[in-house]
Amino acid sequence: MSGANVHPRGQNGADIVDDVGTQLAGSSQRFTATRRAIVSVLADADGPLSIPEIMEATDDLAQSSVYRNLAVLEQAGVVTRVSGVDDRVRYELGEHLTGHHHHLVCTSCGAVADVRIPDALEQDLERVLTRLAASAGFAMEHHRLDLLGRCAACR
Amino acid sequence: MSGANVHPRGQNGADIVDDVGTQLAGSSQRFTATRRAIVSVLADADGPLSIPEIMEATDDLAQSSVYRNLAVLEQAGVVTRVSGVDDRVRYELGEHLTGHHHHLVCTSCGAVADVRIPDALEQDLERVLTRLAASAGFAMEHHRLDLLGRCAACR
DNA sequence: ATGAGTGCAAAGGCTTTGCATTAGG
DNA sequence: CCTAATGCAAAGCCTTTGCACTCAT
Repeated sequence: MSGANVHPRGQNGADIVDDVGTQLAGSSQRFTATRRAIVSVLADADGPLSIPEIMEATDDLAQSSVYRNLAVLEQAGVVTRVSGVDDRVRYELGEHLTGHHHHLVCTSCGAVADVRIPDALEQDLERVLTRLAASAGFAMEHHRLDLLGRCAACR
Repeated sequence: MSGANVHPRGQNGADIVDDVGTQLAGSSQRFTATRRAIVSVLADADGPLSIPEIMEATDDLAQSSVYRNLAVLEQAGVVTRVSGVDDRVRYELGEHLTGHHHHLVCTSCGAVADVRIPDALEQDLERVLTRLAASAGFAMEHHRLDLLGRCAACR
């Protein structure tokens, strides 16, 4: 939530916004004020945000612009869709910007927070999953691991 | 997809349907033909099904009945909502009926198939996640692990 | 018998689309 | 300049709800 939120790759919100500008330029997409605002809000969040949350945090953006820009940003690989426990769609910055992580999902209020697991386990996991996928004829691209339960606020 | 699909707890579709009958009775919910049909379809599937898939497989059920019954079954703990990569909601039988498992999610066609990981890894995972959750003030209830990639049909 | 379940159709809510206007490169 | 992006409002689509009828216990 804080503007000083530090990401594991060592980038702060401003750095991330710069990176995205470069990335969008590469996809021949413009980096408009609206996109900047959305990225900036996501960069400052400590977990994926729902569209209402994004709209509230950006203020004065047409809904359609938010939807359209999230689609563009997703297409360009800047943001990723995340599913929680409610059917509400959430978005976060791509892991190339924030680093690989997982989620704490509250089954009571639906909030989602980022969490990282120890490297050793992450590597075990990746190794086993890769084998598993191969034996199922499945071309794994990545994995998704969520902890479901009650957040500190809902306990 | 096959009616002879065998579940890890060693129950076949028919056994599961019986169990659900008992479970529903315990929740003072009737076990109607519609509910039987839905449970039976889910028991025979090899992964979570979307609502269109359920309707197609049951045939001749009103949409509203499917929605309402899935809600009842979810409430009673018989079925669980699963999220794939599309925003389409999917349902599967609860793990007390099917055993603990994870999902192969195809990023191309959206299909979801069940998969199990080795016990050893599962236990490591559970142990680490429990500690992790505790240190984040989060009361973990369970975890969710998906492999995302391209299924055999979409490679 | 009697309250829950069902089907049909209408209402709801989130998401997408069309179109004229504005602004980025 | 010239095309893409924006805002507003209308249209779509999946899901939920209301209501009269039927069925399970």
